[in-house]
Order: sequence, then C-alpha cells, then structure tokens
Amino acid sequence: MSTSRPRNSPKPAYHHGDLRPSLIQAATELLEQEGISGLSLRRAARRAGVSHAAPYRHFPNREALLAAVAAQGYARLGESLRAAARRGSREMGEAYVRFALERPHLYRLMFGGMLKIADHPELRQHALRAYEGLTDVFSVVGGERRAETAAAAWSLVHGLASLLLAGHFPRAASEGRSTESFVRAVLGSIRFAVGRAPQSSA
Amino acid sequence: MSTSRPRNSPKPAYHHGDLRPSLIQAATELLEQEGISGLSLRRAARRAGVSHAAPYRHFPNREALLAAVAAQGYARLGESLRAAARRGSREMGEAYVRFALERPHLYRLMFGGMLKIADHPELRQHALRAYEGLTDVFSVVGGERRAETAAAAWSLVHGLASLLLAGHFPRAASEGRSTESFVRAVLGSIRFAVGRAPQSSA
DNA sequence: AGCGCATGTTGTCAATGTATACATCAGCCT
DNA sequence: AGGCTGATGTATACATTGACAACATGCGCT
Repeated sequence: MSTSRPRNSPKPAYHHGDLRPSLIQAATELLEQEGISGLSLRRAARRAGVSHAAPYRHFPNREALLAAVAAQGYARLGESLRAAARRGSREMGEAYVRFALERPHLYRLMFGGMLKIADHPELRQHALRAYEGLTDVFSVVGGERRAETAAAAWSLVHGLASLLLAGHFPRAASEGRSTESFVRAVLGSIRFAVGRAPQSSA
Repeated sequence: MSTSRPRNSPKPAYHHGDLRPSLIQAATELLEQEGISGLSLRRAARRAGVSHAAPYRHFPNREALLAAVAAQGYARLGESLRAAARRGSREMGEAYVRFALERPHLYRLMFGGMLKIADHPELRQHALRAYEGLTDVFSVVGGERRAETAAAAWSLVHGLASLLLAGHFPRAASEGRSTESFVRAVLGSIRFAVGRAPQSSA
C-alpha cells in the first residue's frame, strides 16, 4: 500500500509519480509504529520505495515532513472535535483527550513543541481550524471573555491529555478506575466563568 | 566554569574528578542556548573537557543525561512553586507559567513527552515533589475531589504554558496586551468546583 | 609496594541529515 | 517529428551522532 505506484506498472518506473503523499503516509505509519525517534527521512524513503535523497524534492528537510504529518493530524483532530461538538461541550472535551490517548506519538508530534507552528504556515492553518471547533462551543459566552474562556478550555484538555501521556497521573487508571472516568472527573471539577467573574480566589 | 576541575590543577588530569555534575551543567547550558536538538552527548562531553565516550561511565545513554537535566528542572520548578504558594494560588499559577516561558527548552524537555517518567525513577521523584506544591494549595478542598481538582489545576497551567510556548496563541501578546495579562485573564476565567458540583454543563 | 576497579581515552561502526552532480522522463515548442 | 527544458529521482559523498569495545591511568585499599 505505502509503496504502491499510481498506475501499478509492471516495472518500477524511474519516477514514483505520487511521492509526496506516499512519503507522508509512510511517515505516518512509521510514527505510529516506532514513535518520533524512529521516524527518519531515510526510513520513510525506503518505505516509499525510493532512494534516500528523493524526499528532498518534496520537503526541504526532515522537519518539513514532520510538519506535513502533524498538519494531517490537526485535520483529523478537527474532524473529531466537530463530530463530538454536536453532543455537547463535555463530550467534546472527552473526545479531545481520547484523540490524544489513542494516537500518542502523533499527538506528541503535534504538541510536543518540536514544531514551531509559526515556521510552518500549513500547520498554522490546520491548527487554527481545529481550534475553531473548540471556540465555537463557547460562542454562547458573548463578549470579550469568550477568547479567554476558549483558551482556558483548550489549555485544560490539552494539559490533561499531555500529562496523562507523559505518565504524570500514574493513579489515573489504577484501583479499578478507568482512565475515562478519571478524565470525566477532572473535567467535571471545573467551571468556566461565563458571566462577569467575582474576584474570588482559588 | 563549565570545564573547571574541582581543584584547578595546572595540568589537565587524566581523571576529571567531578564529571557527572559537570556534564549535567554543560548539558543544561547547551539546552538553554541551542535547544534540545543541539544537545548531544558528544557536545556535552566536549564542553566538559572530556572525550566523547566518557559520559558513558556516568549515563547509560543520551536519554539518561536528558533525564538528569529534566530532574534538576523539576527541582527548580518545585522551588518556584513553593515560593509563590505563600502569595496565593493565583500567584502560583502565574509563577508556573512564567517558569515555563522563561526556560522554554528546559520546559519542553521536562514535559514534551520525550522522556517517559516511568522509565526514570529519579525523574518521577522530583516531578512528584513539584506536583505536591500544587496539590498542597488545594488542601482546603477536603475529601475525594481534591485529587481531581489538583489535577485539573495542573492541567490548566501546564496546558496554557505548553500552548503558549508552541505558539498556539499568537494574539496572546499582541495589540498592546502583555502575555502576562493574557495569562491572568485565562486563569481567571476558571472556577474550581470545590464543593459538590451541580450537573450543569459548559 | 602492589593490586584492582572506577574512570577516561582511542578507535570503530552504522545510521542519519544534507548537499552536489548526474540520470530519466514528460510535455511543450517549433 | 525532434529536441529542449524543468521536474523528479539516483548515486555519491561528508560531517555528526549514539553506541560499543579494547586499552590506559591512577586512586585507594591491603
């Protein structure tokens, strides 16, 4: 699959013919199977059936390939969120965390800070669109506080997913409790200040 | 400084004499100056004034050196949090984010998911101790909800710091607004459910 | 004094990112 | 038709790196 050529020609053609997407696909598979450190340009090239220098015709460097994979990840995340949004904001938060836990390596690539989104316009594009899925839910909160509330919501779900992935909540799924119920409990311990906020602390 | 020997002997001794901490120090400096990708075992060794294979006497592999640097980072974070805790929980949240923004590379190493804390006992130790600084503030919340509330608080500040570092809030510091005030606004848009929570959504 | 082990060094290897020069091929222009 | 040109892929080369093995050094104990 990953080494297929567009028209399954009997002899391997000199030109692959569909290399860029094939490389992204190969890189995505490598990422899922071996993690970020196992994702090298040369391995992706091998898997796509081309020489190790071929990728440079489509990506200026390794980072650009990673960015392409991450961009695709943001697209998928956005879809998941929009699908869950119909079932309520709480559901969306859980869907966000689930997405991360189901694709740990991809999520790490997207949010591990390895890629600065400012350096990759296409990344910014897809990330923004995914973020919109989150902000839309807070459209009920009129006025200037909407942006901050959405930012807090994103921070909360991203932080929770990230800390869970890194293993910072080792007791999250122990003692007969599922990770899922832990996530629900954590997200449920928060209230967003939709109106004007009193100056209370804690 | 980083290449100094314990007693500044006139001739470079065959044995460094204090290599392990020197390597951690060298690695920390490299990390701050060049980022994670610029932090190699060999460069750290060069900076410490030893041969490229010397570090293997003190660290089984590169990851172990990174873990040692990260562990020191957790220790420093814990101190910052405990110092800020005296001024209130809100102050502590801001101190957390400030710590991350002031040491972007170190923070990325600590929380970027590169190190699985389960693989490095010393890391777990220091991370837990830093986390305690956060949970202590929520000791006012009696009962079973305390753990979830603390987890939510950590998720929130970590998520915010992480997203800011990655550049996901490009407007955070634009239009004459400082990043600091953005952080305050985001953290202020949250209320923790200290008592029993009504089943309200959003 | 001499011995052993922790600590450093030198040498080596395979994998990797990247650069340069060359090969191949499709499509266009005349 | 025929040849040119640019896009795409290949071959080769090089520096850096993590890792390992064999050897050197010298501190501290007996």
